[in-house]
Amino acid sequence: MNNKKLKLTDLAKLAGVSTSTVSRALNNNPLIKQETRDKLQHLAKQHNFSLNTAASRLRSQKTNVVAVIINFDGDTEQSINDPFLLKVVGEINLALNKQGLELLLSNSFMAGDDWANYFINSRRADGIIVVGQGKSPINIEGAANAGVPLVVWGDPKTPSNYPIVGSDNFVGGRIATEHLLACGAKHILFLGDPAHAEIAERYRGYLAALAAVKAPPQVVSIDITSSAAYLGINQLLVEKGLCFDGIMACSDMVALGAMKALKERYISIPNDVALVGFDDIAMADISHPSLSSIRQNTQRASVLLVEKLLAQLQGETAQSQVVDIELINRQSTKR
Amino acid sequence: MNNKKLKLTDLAKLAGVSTSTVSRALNNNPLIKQETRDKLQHLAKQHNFSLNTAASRLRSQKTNVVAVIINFDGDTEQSINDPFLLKVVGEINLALNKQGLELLLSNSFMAGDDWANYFINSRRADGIIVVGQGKSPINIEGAANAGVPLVVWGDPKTPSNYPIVGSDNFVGGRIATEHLLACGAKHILFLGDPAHAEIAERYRGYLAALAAVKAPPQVVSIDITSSAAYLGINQLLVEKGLCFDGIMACSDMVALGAMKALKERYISIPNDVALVGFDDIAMADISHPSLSSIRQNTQRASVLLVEKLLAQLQGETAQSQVVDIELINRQSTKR
DNA sequence: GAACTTTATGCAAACGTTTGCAATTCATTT
DNA sequence: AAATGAATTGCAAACGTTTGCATAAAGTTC
Repeated sequence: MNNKKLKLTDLAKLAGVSTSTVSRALNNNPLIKQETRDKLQHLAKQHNFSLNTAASRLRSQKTNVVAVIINFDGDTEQSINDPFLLKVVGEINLALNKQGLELLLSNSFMAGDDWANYFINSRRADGIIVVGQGKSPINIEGAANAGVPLVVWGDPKTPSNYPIVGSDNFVGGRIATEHLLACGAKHILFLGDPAHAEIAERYRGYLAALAAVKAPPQVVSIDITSSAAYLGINQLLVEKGLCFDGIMACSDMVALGAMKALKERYISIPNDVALVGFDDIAMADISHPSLSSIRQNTQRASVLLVEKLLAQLQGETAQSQVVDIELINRQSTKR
Repeated sequence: MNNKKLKLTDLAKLAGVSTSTVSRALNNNPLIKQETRDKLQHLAKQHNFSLNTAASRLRSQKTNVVAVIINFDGDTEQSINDPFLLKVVGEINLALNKQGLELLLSNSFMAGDDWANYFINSRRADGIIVVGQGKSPINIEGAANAGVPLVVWGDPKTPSNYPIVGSDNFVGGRIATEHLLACGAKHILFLGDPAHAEIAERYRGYLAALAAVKAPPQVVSIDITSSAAYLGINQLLVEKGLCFDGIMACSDMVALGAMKALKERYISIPNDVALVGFDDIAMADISHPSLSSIRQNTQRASVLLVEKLLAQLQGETAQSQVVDIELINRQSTKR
């Protein structure tokens, strides 16, 4: 940081070559002789040179930036504090970085409704990753129809003209429920909000598992937060008493909220009520009793999301894809 | 999205004015008559126009982007999964958006060591917000010395030539410990890693509170993760038995890990051991027993961080600032 | 009504890269 | 030795804004 910001021209003068050569050398363009490339790259490093990305983006029409939109529903309390969504963002960040892409973090407040315009036409980013389908796909569809490179974390089985990557929620819901049945549970509650695409699939899996053994379903529809779960279970217990012996929760946070309500009433987990969550967040392992859960492979999903976005950036098309899930068996279902 | 991307020139032609007028009108420049401004802004909206930010940034030398760096220590497991750090990022995002700034999410892997170069010289961002001081301030100091607009979430009492915003960790540690003493605890453990700046302050507060009543301190130094806490407490119990009746944990995650170890051994919380955490993450309220904690006002801190960054962007200087904390009294300390 | 402000708009030159094409050098073939 | 082709490098025109300065129009003062 001696005096002035170096530009490509300055570097060229220093090396006695043209700016085009320097530009190509720094971009590792094979047009330039390897020897020259090495020399110039070394010179750049030595002088602590860095490209002006604004100029580069203007000229090349590429930003190497991906916008990540956390797509909350307006009317839910599921928020920026949701550990699972944030974990997904973290993994996406890593996956993007590995491809040399940067992450512009955004939310619906900033981006408004016309994502194509705000991010792509304005050259803020080359593509969009949406985390969460929300209840209404209108913004996503709008962007996709405008031809924006776009991928979504959500339920891959949702019909769409854009690729969705996500877990096999149906199977997740089914094996979670089967696991509860195997633990001897007869009356298994579904705790969550089937209005969400992903949760709807988990619910379908739950129903399928119950139907196979002709067990009765019972759904407690709540906002997908731990406090709503706590209140919901409390209320159910007050009104109907302990009318269930298993809970399939649509997320770990929800499961933990339910767990608190049960523990406060000295209902034993897993003896009186067995409990399975979804997501396998860090707290699942730390809670006491530890919480059985369906682990979503966020790392693999993030890599896939980025791959599919990259494919679209190169003009190819990409399909929705299901990522395998896994039951993590812990104390909350040990009998 | 009928055919081609509109540029400022096109819009000017459409309106029968010069591009300079359109540019100024869209930027709400008072040089332009209000009436003209309204007309042009309306026209822009109608035609779904959006500025090319690359061109704009190149010409104006401003990006309206702030880089947020999550500053992990290389050797700790405290990671992108840490709910508290992510909560801070979320709050910063909100605070930035409110000022019309965008958030470029980054980590040390992408940014390398020379932050000034990577973010500022390259015109990726106008300023930097660092979340977490890490154990070594070398990267931060390098950037600050290079004259980069920079603010840090961390311990405000650390001497520095850049503004640090954070909680009053000393007071937090002190009142947490005093609260444990008031609960009747005689042998209070400090659980955490005093090598961290923030935690060191909490530790000092802990020592001060104990010194005031001539109680003996005892520190269990662990990596600040829930699993390290679990293992640490387990090991201590195996080796020395229940040699304490209170724990001041350096974070909620750590406290929850410790809680699990205690519960597994049927050590009653709060009767045998009282427990206070730090951060007041969502789980503190949901755990059973619920966890008393020191709440950090992340929202206020985020607003301050952004304000101080903005001040620097306008050439002013800004000072470190302490944000008040608050004890949240829950079951883990009720006797 | 001339001289002078004030207000509103336009002209044209940047900002710092990338890239198609032309030009040069060098090695290879006839 | 000339001709051809391949490998390197340079020239100069973009990319789409913003902004200092000049100009034009309108309002004010004497």
